[in-house]
Amino acid sequence: MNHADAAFRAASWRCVRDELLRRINERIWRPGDLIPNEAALADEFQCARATVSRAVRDLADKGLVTRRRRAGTRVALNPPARAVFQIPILREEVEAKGVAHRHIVLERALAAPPALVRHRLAIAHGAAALHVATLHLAGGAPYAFDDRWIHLEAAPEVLDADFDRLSPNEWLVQNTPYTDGEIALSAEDAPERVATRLNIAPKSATLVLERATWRGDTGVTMTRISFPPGHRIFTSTGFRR
Amino acid sequence: MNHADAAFRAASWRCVRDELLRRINERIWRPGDLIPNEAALADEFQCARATVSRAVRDLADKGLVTRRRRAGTRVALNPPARAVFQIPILREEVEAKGVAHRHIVLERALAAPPALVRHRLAIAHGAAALHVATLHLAGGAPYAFDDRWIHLEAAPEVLDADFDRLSPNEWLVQNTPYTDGEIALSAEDAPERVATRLNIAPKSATLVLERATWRGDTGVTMTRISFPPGHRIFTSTGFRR
DNA sequence: TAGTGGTCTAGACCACCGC
DNA sequence: CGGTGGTCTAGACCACTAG
Repeated sequence: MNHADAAFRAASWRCVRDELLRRINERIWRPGDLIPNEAALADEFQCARATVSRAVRDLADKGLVTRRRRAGTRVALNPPARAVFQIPILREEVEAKGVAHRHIVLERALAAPPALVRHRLAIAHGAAALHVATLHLAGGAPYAFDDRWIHLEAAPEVLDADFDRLSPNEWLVQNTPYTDGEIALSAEDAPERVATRLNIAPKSATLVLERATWRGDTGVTMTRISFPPGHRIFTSTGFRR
Repeated sequence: MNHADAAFRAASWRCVRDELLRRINERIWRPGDLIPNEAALADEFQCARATVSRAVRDLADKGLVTRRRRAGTRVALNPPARAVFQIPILREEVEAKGVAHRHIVLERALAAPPALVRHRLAIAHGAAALHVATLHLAGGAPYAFDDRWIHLEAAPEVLDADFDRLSPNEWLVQNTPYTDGEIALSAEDAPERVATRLNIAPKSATLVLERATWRGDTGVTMTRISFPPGHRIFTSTGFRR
């Protein structure tokens, strides 16, 4: 007897979730309130506890409720606004706008990385790393400037990589798996070197996306991608629902 | 007979997931490869299909594999880098650094919002909205400048709100539920007005976080938060695992 | 220690959609 | 058509922890 009510049968756990969500949004359950336990909800909705569990877990994953064993489930006090940004391959980002993408490798050299890079990527002291600077163009106009260090120990094959077809970014994503990553965003006055590449006035406000990836404990790559003034990064989806 | 092997018993679905993850990271299953179906994996791991399902679903949620009904599950070609940023309450962000937070409401007035705001928040033509400018201080130094419009129809009580204790940001989060939101990040040369507030040189590069929230189809608030040069926004967690 | 969420199981039906 | 993932169920045991 899996359905006492056709409305719930057709719906599944999403239906339960949406109803719980409604009660939260309409303040029927106010922030801080304890909501009924899974067994009670399962009883109310005439479904298995696993179904309720999945619904509530979904809300918990979104940060709308907090759960603790024994203590029960409460409506979150300050529903955290999580923003999920897609960090796309630049080529795909540009082409998604219907504009032709092209990249130019401006620099490519083995060199000793700066101390900061060396430490974060766990590169041995004195060891060389690959430094690559790439300009990405959208319809002929500068779109982003990618300044990157690659740890040879993590990606030795990169020495033979052909960056004509695949940009360093793409090559790494496709050839070097990573297990961890970190991203930081900031605004910076464009230094001369970057301003020249992006063809903007020196000291213009650029959006800088710094990204580092690791495979286990070994750093793979660190990059700074600078976008010209006016560039925006959007949340891929609404950050709550 | 729920456990043929103690190693899996102790672990649960995370254990299965981690093993699948290992095979992906170590290129045992390469990008584009079809992985065994749920029944086969359940058989291999000596567990219920639901357990495998949960493990694989977790990877799918992270974008590491793609699933389609009849077609099976494949290792993703371009594992998308999703970056999850916490967009915290400024007070909490500052206090988390161990610094005292204070805010000052610099402007507070009813006015006709600019067309762009009016349209996005679905404010009736000619209707007034509440405009509030707030400066947030960390240890006495300017930390962020919040320039905000609030839709009165969505939050009429805001007229009586006391912004001395709670900043407009906090007040809204605690008093006005929303169902959708959008965030954009960009870099901008600080206009005179913002530069003065933040006590920085005009045209310095500021990081601008624009945020809009809706409750159903009705806009609630739109805000532009400007951070002085040097400010960084980090991913809250590694963006893959 | 008792009640909560967390997880697992075995089995079932269904929706989708490549073949 | 048939195989895949998606979901649900009823029941069970366990881990955690508030009271």
